[in-house]
Amino acid sequence: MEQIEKLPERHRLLRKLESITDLTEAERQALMELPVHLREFEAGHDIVRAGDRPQASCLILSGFVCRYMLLSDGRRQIVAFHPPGDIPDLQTLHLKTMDHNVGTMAPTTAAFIPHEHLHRLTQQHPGLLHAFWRETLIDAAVFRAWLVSLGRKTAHERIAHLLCEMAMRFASVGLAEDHSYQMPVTQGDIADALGLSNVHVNRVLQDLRRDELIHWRRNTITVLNWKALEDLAGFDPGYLHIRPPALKQ
Amino acid sequence: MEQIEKLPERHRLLRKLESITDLTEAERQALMELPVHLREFEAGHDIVRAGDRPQASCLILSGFVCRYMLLSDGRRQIVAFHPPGDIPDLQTLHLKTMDHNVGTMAPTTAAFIPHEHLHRLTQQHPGLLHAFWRETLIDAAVFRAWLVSLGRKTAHERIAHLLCEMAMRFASVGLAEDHSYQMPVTQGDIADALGLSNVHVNRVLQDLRRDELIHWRRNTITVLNWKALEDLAGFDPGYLHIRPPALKQ
DNA sequence: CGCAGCCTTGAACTCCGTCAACTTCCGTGG
DNA sequence: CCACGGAAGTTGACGGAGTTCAAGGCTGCG
Repeated sequence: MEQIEKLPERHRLLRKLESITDLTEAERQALMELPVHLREFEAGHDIVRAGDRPQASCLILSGFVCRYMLLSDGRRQIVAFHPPGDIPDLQTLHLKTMDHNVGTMAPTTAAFIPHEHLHRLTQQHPGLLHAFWRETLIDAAVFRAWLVSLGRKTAHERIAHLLCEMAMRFASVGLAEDHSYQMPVTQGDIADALGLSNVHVNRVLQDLRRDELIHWRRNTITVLNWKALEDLAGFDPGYLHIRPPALKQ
Repeated sequence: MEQIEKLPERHRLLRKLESITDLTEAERQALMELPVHLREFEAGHDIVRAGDRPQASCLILSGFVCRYMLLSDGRRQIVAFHPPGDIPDLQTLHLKTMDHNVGTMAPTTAAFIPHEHLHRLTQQHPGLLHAFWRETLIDAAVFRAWLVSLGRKTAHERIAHLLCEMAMRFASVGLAEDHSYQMPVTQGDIADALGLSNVHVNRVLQDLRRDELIHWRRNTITVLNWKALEDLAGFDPGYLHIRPPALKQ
């Protein structure tokens, strides 16, 4: 099921970019005129694989994806989660060969934007070039925050930090209400993201629920006590470089 | 001790950029004409601190620096090492506020390049803009590789991986010979980079020396058995995106 | 209503951390 | 040239956060 058309649900991409940068009206217009290939994927499908040399980058319109790497013996490390509005393989604009995989964690709609169009767009609108560059830099800032988690934080702190981060990122694109958001991941996925075992993730989550820091039912996560969770995590949202107006709505 | 002049030792920056991208003669020329502020630092000095909003980025000419973050209780996580030729805070071009520190691990000479000059340079030479963007993307690829290490690798694998990575990166700028390079770090620094304790790093290094995988004397690291170290680490240099010619010399 | 994937629980184990002492190394100054 | 001091490397004993293994329970979907 593939079609070529203009960006639908454009508000999500605009919202994402406007949460991290300023856009002019001309830039908004140009983004909306982008021709894209729309594709739908089931949960558990690899959109891009390590070793691929994609000619297009994929904008997530709905659903949820992760980026992950596999070791030869099957160990898996998830290195990033991406809510709608993100472009998880934007880097392929300048790093031609993928060194990791992008996989869906839920039914997902993606808009593939050919690199040639992105290059033309950024030539005509230097502001957008800086916005995209900035997005890849924030990506890297998130990696650094995860490194601190995996390297120097306890299991409780790591999980609390991930839940805080995802709350902020969902909120910045308008997908969270009352500290509640939909994140379709299993406890095993959390374990592979945070360098833990699924058994231990389970036990820590029970602690967090018992202490009434969070509520987790199906895919819906609700932060019940933001202050306590933030303190536990040592969470400081500065690294996300989200502009304040994006969070007030 | 501060002076304004053109880039000295320019071959190191050029070498770095040419190890990851193609440059035209005009671009080489423009890089050599860049006006910079030269500064020297002792070991253990912070060049940039979290919260700073620098107006210039620093190119490392000689010495060795790391990027690190501190938790409120003193725990430290080193998130990157940078040999000469690197620009550790290149990201401040588009992320104005630093979310981590850049500190020297040895006496270091840095060339500060004002952002306004970098912006002018990249306007006149789009090839250089792509080269710099590409450098920040490779930076992020290294973060991902570290995430896999910290999340899913044993202490032996982590240390082996770091030694392989640094060997490649020193070699790519001409600072390694016969799998031997100078890296001025303590075992405690390695521990803070890999999420281990200094005691455990010490024991693992003893294993690696006993098995004759490496030799480490003062600051000089020599890889004695590259194949074995690479296998132990699960090291695949693809993520560094170094162009093959850069490694043959 | 049955199955498959996920969650949950318990018990045993281990890798790695912590603590504390000791040694080696090297730069400095007498 | 040697004595000194501090930082880094080394060692052993002990403890704990988190893993592994294995079994059982839940739940949502076909």
